[in-house]
Parts: sequence; structure tokens; C-alpha cells
Amino acid sequence: MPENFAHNLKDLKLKATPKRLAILSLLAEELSYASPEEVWRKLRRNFASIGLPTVYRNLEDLANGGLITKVIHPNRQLYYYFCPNSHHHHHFICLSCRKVEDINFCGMEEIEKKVDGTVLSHIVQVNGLCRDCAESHGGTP
Amino acid sequence: MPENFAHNLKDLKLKATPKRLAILSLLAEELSYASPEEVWRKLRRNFASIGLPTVYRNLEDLANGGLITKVIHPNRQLYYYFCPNSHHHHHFICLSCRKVEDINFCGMEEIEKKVDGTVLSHIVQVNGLCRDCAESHGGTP
DNA sequence: ATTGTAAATAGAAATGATTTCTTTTTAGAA
DNA sequence: TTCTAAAAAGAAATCATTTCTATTTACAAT
Repeated sequence: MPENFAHNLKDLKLKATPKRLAILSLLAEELSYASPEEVWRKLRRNFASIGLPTVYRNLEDLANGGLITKVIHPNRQLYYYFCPNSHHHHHFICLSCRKVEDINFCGMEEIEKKVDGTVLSHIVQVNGLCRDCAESHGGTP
Repeated sequence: MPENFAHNLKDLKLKATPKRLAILSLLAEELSYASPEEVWRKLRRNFASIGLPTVYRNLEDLANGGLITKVIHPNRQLYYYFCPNSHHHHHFICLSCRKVEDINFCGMEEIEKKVDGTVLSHIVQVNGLCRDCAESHGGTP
């Protein structure tokens, strides 16, 4: 499973620009979710000029293409996560350290049958504290 | 199952103010989710002065108390829904007409066991088009 | 009934994450 | 190389949501 981001982008009809590739590899190195501004700050190390709007747009495009996933956060800000896991699954996110664990379970097949309408998307996300954070500051994010 | 909102509020240690009660009955009459501004516009019919911040604050407090539920919307704006159904369940929301259907299924028990950490909350929501909307404008929200 | 007090509210103002706009640059097909 | 649609910069705007302060109110305790 070689990480061929350029190829992934081409499949999505997105140009493999250096900044897109950098965003992908940057996120791929993280075990936690990141905000657009955090991504932007890191990109500035490698790019003399990089606009925050570019980061927002690219993160959104990459998420729409399914290469990264959005995290729904109680604080209503945007966060994104690169998940190498390619099959359908969901996430447990730590509200404190932002670590993400995969949840390899989704009852959506059962649910879709019962719905009286057309399903376009679904959200399943579990929020909490990872084991480490729960132990170190027992309960409060 | 008499709707005794005043009592519900007291249980939450929230004062049963006329505006809170009005927000609750207003939402309880709807089969669909509403935005803070929409709630505010309707309240203005009955209250000479009612501030938008009051509506925001109350909707948030009522949702935190579990009397109403938040809807996670792709457009990232806030929406709230009053659900008379008291047992744990989730929702199928129509992105077009905003109607809500109950989903009486939640795999969270299974999921919680697998998570390596402390679960604080979870989101399960199915987005799509209700039967009526799917038929009338087949596919686009 | 009356009073006292914490909670709730109005109204104005601020906020700030996100988006939009216009111009310039670039990736990649031809 | 050339061409063209897509991507990006940079500045500016947006606008839903929140914050702030003074005033009012619900309701528990007289």
C-alpha cells in the first residue's frame, strides 16, 4: 500500500500541486486531527508564500474527495484527519490530545433499510478522552 | 405523556421563563429542525422585545439539558429539533425540507466496549432526502 | 403578599473563523 | 513549447455566533 498521493489526486481530477501533496503528507504523519490554521503554520516552514484560504480550500477539496476526513468538534471549528485505513469505518476522537482511534463498526446497513427516504451521508463519531488523557486528567477535556 | 415543560425546566435547574416555554412549545409543534434566527422571528410575534442572543443561549441550554437536540448540518449552521421521543435514539434528517425521522437503532454499546478510552458523547446522524423530497427533486438537496 | 437574589434578558458591539474576490501563477495535456 | 483550466496569493469581506454591561425577572424565603 504505497502512499501515492499524486495518483490519488489524479483520480479525483485534482492537480498534484506541491501544496496539496505537502498537506497530505503533513497530515499523514499525524496521529491526530489538525485545524486549518495549524496546517497552514506548518506549511509555512516549507513554502515562502502560502495563503490560509489555500489551506481551507484544499482541506475541503481533499475531504470531499475522501482522502481525508472531517472531524466534527463540539467547538464547531474545522478539523481534518488523514486516515490510512481505507475500508468504511468511523472514529473515536480524543477531545484533549486529538488522537484518533478507528472504530471498525458501522450499523448503517441496518439503518438505511429503515429510513423512509434517500440516504446521502451519515455521521458516526465517538468523542471522549483516550486512555492516556483519561488517566492524566480524569474526566475534563 | 403530558408536555409539562415548566417541570422539565425545573428539573434542569433552569427557570421557567415565558420565553423558554415559548421556545419549547414552538419547537414542539414542528416536525422539522429550525435555526436560531427562525425561532427568533417566530418569537417576535408574541414578544415585543426578544433578543437574538437570548434565543441562542436558550437553545444551547435546552440542548445541553437534553430537552432538544442539535442537528449537525453540512452548512455548519446551528439547527435544533424538539423530539418527543424520550428513549435513546438518533435521527434521519432531510436536507431539503428539514423533516426529521427517528432512527431507533444505535450500536454504541458495541462500540464503547472497543474504544480504548472514556466515551463522553457520540454522534450518529443520517442525512438525506425524505421520501417526498427525493421524489420531487430526485437527488439534489 | 413582600423581599432578596441569582438567573435571565435586551441591546449594542465585538469576534474571528471561514469565505469571497481579483489578479497572478502553475500543472499538465496537447 | 504552448495553451488553458485549475490553483494560489493576498487582501478584504462576511455574518453567524458570542460577549459585555446594565436592567429586569422568576421564584425561594420570609
